[in-house]
Amino acid sequence: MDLKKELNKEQYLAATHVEGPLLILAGAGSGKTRVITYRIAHLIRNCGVSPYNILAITFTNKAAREMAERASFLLGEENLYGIWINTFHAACGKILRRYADRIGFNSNFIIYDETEVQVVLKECLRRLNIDEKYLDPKAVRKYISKAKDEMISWKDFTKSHDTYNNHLFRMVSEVYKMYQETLLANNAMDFDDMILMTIKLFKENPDVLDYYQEKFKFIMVDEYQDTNMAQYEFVRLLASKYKNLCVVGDDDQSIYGFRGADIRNILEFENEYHDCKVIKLEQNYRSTQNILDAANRIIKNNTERRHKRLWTEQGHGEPITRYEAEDQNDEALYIVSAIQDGVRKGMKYSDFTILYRINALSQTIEKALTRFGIPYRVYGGLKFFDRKEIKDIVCYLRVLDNPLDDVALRRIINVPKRGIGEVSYNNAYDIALREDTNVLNVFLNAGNYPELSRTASKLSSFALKIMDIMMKKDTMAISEYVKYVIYESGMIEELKRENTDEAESRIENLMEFISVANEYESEVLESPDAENLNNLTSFLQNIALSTDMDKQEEVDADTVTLMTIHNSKGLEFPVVFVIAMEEGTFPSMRAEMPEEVEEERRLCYVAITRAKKKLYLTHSRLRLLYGRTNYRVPSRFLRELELKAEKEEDRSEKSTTFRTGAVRKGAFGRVVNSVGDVKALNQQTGKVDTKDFKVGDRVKHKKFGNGTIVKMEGSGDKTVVEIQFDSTGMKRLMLAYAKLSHI
DNA sequence: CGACTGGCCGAGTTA
DNA sequence: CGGCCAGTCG
Repeated sequence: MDLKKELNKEQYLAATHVEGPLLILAGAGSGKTRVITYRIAHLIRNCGVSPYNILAITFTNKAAREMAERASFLLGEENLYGIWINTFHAACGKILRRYADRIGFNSNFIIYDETEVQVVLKECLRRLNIDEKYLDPKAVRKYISKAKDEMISWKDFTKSHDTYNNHLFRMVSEVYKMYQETLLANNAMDFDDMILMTIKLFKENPDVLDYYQEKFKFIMVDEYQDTNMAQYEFVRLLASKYKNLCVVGDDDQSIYGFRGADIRNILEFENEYHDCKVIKLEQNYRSTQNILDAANRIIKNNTERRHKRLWTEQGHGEPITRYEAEDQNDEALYIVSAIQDGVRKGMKYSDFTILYRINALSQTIEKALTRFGIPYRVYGGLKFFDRKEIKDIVCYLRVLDNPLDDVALRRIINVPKRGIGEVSYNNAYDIALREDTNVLNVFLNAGNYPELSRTASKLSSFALKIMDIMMKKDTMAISEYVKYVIYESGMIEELKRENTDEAESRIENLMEFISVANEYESEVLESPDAENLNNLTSFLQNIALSTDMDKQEEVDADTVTLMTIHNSKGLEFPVVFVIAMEEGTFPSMRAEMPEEVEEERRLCYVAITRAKKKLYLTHSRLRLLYGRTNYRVPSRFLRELELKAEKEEDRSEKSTTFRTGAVRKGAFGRVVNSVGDVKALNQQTGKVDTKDFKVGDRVKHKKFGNGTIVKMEGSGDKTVVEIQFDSTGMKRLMLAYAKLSHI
């Protein structure tokens, strides 16, 4: 391992910085992970630091796994034994598991996902007699989430808002309080709590904090720009003693503001740690100069950032292609043709990736890829762990691990169908609250309660069944037990009886879940991390913190990849298509404030910098989305990139495959409909002024300047036009009064 | 109790 | 256009 030879000057300086705070501003593709892993190797091999004293934190399991793999490639796995390379949540989970009792939890606490959080919130609203129509559970969730990101407890929430005079805040704070009490009673936490509870643990137990400060003498945090206040505080507490804190990040790639990431954490790192060293990594090893130029050009439109300029020693490479499609089908066909073209020239399907701002956009592309027999894989759409049958089996395991887990119990109570419903459950739940016991216990003794008499025998036999399966818990390995539960629960039998394709695929998924358990077992056995446990509790926690992105993919799969831009962060691909570069989608219409638009721009920057060799940006004049076809205005980002649209080039030369009548008809079918609608509308009105304008027209307004008509509603004098103005954005105007003129 | 249906509303990114 | 929920009927 020759650091000088294998790293550039800045990378070398960063990797060999040992003591004191260090901020690495790592541009996209600048070898960030390389620096971190070399730094780990340097600490251990050249500085005599024990792996036991190192904590490396990432945001995703995938990043953690990659870092661990690369570090063990440098050092050998045996020399990493005891190191913590984990996500924030996994690291906190491990700490909490050990000291759960100090903060009133049991060590087999469970982590609720968003769906379960919703269930609990609805339950709270019900118990507080608040109508869901009056206070939307989703809105409450937003308030609570935001509060937690900022480390505001329900007590603080009550103090920080005027809950005496503001009815809304009073209600939210009551729900927040009951929500936390319910979580505690169920021995459960949500994602945010894992960080918050760890902070609480540290603050209330100096001995514990001191232990971990001593243990983690060297701390590294990846993707630091994505940290929220709570994560910042967690790191600050741990690092405050030795201050050997190395954070790596790129303010230009901060795209998680919506989940509380605070870009100030990285921008103000130097103020917090004033003796810190700052190193910028600007040399890019991923992309061509053309791609980097585009990235630099777009990001310089942001004001809240540290100056950085990516460069490469590679050549300029291929120019960036902007394609303006007629409609979404045309866009899809363009992409299909480019892929077919590339494959014909010897490229692999896996060289191509299609990125989009919103999941809904994958639909059309998927259809086109399917029609032309191009293999593809979608990341993030319907998630494995979100599938009904997977959630069911997970809930079974949760109840078996922790009989107090009422939320899980509620879910499996009627899986498979056994004639127990909402009413029985709610009755039992109320009894359990009244008698200060748990629901399963009430089930067991259902015969004693008159309000449960109707279903008493079903309830108690279900409870007995659960107890029965629970007895076997510690007698077999995880995967074996998972299999046992799947069959013993009766889920398989029920699905087999259904005898449909869908049931068939559900069974397959359950079998796949057994392999997940298998995989977990072998991972635990091989792990250099000494504190992993081979038990149900830790398996469940592992599952709770898993996403589809983490599932090990067959490496040889030669498929096109589809994913959201958010999911693509940290990855790279030879050829990238960024689709639907249109106002309202990208940037999102929800980004109204300047800082929100800046985040969208950073998202665009992330998308562009994923490409290694070739970048395509596509947009469409018309798009069918959410059931309606609308005229679309090219994204302002395209203007900022100063790219000229590729004209309807002679694609027939490129590919003859898709110039088929059927496809063309499909492409035009929807367009004709939409234009037809506008025409019909114009004919109805009979008014000259309405007829003069139609969707897609370029118009001039006295005050707002030039723009494009995007939508027209109503008729005659009441016609309302929506116009996307070039400089002032979207406006709704009454056509009769707008005094528009054609350009 | 639960399956089915019609209507309504929403439609963004995620560990 | 699709998912979810409430209401109805078996």
